[in-house]
Amino acid sequence: MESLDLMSLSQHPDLVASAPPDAAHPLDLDEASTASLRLWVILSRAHAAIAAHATADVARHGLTLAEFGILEALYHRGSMLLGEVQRRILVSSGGITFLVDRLVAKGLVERRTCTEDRRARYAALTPAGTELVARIFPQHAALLTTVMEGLGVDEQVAATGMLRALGLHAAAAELTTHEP
Amino acid sequence: MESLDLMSLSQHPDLVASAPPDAAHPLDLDEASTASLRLWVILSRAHAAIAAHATADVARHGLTLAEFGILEALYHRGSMLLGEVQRRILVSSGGITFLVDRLVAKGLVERRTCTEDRRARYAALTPAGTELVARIFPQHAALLTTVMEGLGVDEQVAATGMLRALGLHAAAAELTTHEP
DNA sequence: CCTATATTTCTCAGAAGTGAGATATTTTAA
DNA sequence: TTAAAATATCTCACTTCTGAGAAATATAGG
Repeated sequence: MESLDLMSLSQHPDLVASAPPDAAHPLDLDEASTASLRLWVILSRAHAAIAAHATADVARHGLTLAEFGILEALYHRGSMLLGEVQRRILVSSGGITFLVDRLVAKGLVERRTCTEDRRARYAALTPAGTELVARIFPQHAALLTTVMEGLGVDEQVAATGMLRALGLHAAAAELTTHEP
Repeated sequence: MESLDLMSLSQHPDLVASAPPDAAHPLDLDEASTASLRLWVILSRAHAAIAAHATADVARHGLTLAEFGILEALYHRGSMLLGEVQRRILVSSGGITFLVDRLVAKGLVERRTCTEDRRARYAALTPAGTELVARIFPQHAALLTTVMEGLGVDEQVAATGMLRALGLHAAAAELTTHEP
């Protein structure tokens, strides 16, 4: 008498036609897509790991990274129109109002009217804001320099060049993505 | 009669001792810090530009990037414990519960009990979730491949290697930063 | 001059996720 | 065995920010 062959039976096409929903689906992509997806994942993780340090550092002074970005921009470039700051730190229009409101409430920033364009307003550091940035920026720069020591200076410069090309291409494609 | 020299007067040390708070402060850093800060800024901008594309793409299907990350992980690796998913997509403990709740509500994911550890739960794709990922992942991969074309494949591989070293160092330093 | 369009900031409802603590279970060590 | 510590998930109040639309002003074309 022929024994039941359970192994073969369980692999009969009719019985495995629909794979169980929790099975792993192997990733099968061409070389270019594999390199792109891998770069995207590693870039995201590197960004998150570094951002965690930067966030924790500025949080010691009661600031978010976005707030610190505004203070640093105003310190190193002087007072700027809100729209300029917004584009520089990559935040929404509502976001820049909210962030500057908070910095004003903390006494670090003040709004100033713009005489050439009465819709627009400048953001400028108060003396307290200037003093805060002067005090904490060097520490923050030193921390980031340490965090970035996974690469030597030459490699950092090379990586910066590549990421600039990557970012410029991605930003340029920002609008051409949506075909009609 | 000697005229008042307003220019010289306005530059007298006593009068310029405290610079106006909206003046630009030149950035004076050593080579290593300059390279580190520049890399951090360019890395952030590249990440933001690429993330904008990825976010817009998955939003067409009513998903956030974090939700898509969960679906993609479950699709390519099979069902996983919530804690595994959490570490993989870099979200808080509250966040993973919230995200999986939402995917369950959409009928894309289901929770399953873990018999070996009754505290833990698996997340697994439902048939609808499996079908959705099978349908949209190839499009998403193709979009990212296009967005990443600012670098050739060889450069992407080189950049990935550098970012991996950068991310690993930053992640390893995650705990040693806070000295007692 | 007038109208239409664009630009700049602000308002506000709500999306998205955080993080501290609660609960249930497991592991470790006495 | 039992108590203490660790782990996995969940709860919920709260923070941060987004995006659509409003209001004010500016600019361009007839």
